[in-house]
Amino acid sequence: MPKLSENSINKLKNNLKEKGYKLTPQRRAVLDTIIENEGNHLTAEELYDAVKVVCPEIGLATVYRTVLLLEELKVLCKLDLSDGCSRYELIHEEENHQHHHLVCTNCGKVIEVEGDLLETLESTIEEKYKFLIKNHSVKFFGLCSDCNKK
Amino acid sequence: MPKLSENSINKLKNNLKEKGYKLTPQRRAVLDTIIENEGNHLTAEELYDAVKVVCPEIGLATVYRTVLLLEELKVLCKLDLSDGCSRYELIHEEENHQHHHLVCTNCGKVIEVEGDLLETLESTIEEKYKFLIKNHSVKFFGLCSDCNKK
DNA sequence: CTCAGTGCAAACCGTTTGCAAACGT
DNA sequence: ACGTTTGCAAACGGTTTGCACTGAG
Repeated sequence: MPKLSENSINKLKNNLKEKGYKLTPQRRAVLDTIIENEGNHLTAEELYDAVKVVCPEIGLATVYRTVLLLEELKVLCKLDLSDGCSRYELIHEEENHQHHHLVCTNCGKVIEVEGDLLETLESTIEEKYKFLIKNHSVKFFGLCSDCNKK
Repeated sequence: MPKLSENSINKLKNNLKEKGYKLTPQRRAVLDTIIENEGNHLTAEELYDAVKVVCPEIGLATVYRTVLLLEELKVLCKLDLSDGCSRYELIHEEENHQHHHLVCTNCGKVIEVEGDLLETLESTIEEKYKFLIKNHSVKFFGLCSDCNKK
């Protein structure tokens, strides 16, 4: 945890400095909390509650503003799981596109699918529709292994 | 146009009757408008404006309620193009899943991709994650052929 | 005649914004 | 000191809901 977090904080610091932004305790706290909760797909509200533990004076608006900033800096990306609120997850520099998500419609579990496995489909589409694909959003809805057993 | 619309209206009538619902002029008008605008991906607000031409007393709330009902009846499905509002499109009975959409991030054009071409990926996922896929939401963001030329 | 359906306005809820005060550099 | 960033509260925009009235079956 400390290694990953330190790396990210340093990268963030440089990113911010480059654009004339400041590294405030609030921004640090938001990033730390997201790192600690990797894989949890926190909403802004959940993130706010978690950040408040460490930084009680923070306002919800600051969380929204920070998350927006981190999105611009390509540190985070917004995730829509079709439940009416946005969630945020870390971007891993190895991945060129967003990965896919499996959403269990019974228990709500969200499983991440590594790799994107869409190269073939994407090149078919680029060819056929002359459409240059920059990113995608791919979600599968259904039953996870636990819910399917019963 | 009349053939398709009449078929749909009759089907709807039966669907409604089965569940004890009524076929009101408002519901007729909403369905008619959606049929007339196939491929246009209307938002609730746009649908409301279009329906008002034919049925001026209708309220926006009724449009929302109707669209919800038609979704339950599997006549429509809700579409999220990541622009902050829901859109609605007719379900064609031939298709087992929702088709895909290409969204141009420059001009906003939305292109529909026929066929789903995801069978391979889906069976890989079902195998690997023991996840039973019921539906998917697949969007590609990028530049359409017009915007890519310039 | 009855109860489902309607129109209206108010409530909702996640998110954004305006502003004066506070703080990082 | 300067200008960015913050917290607060109010505004926003799409959607939902409560209620008395209306109209389809």
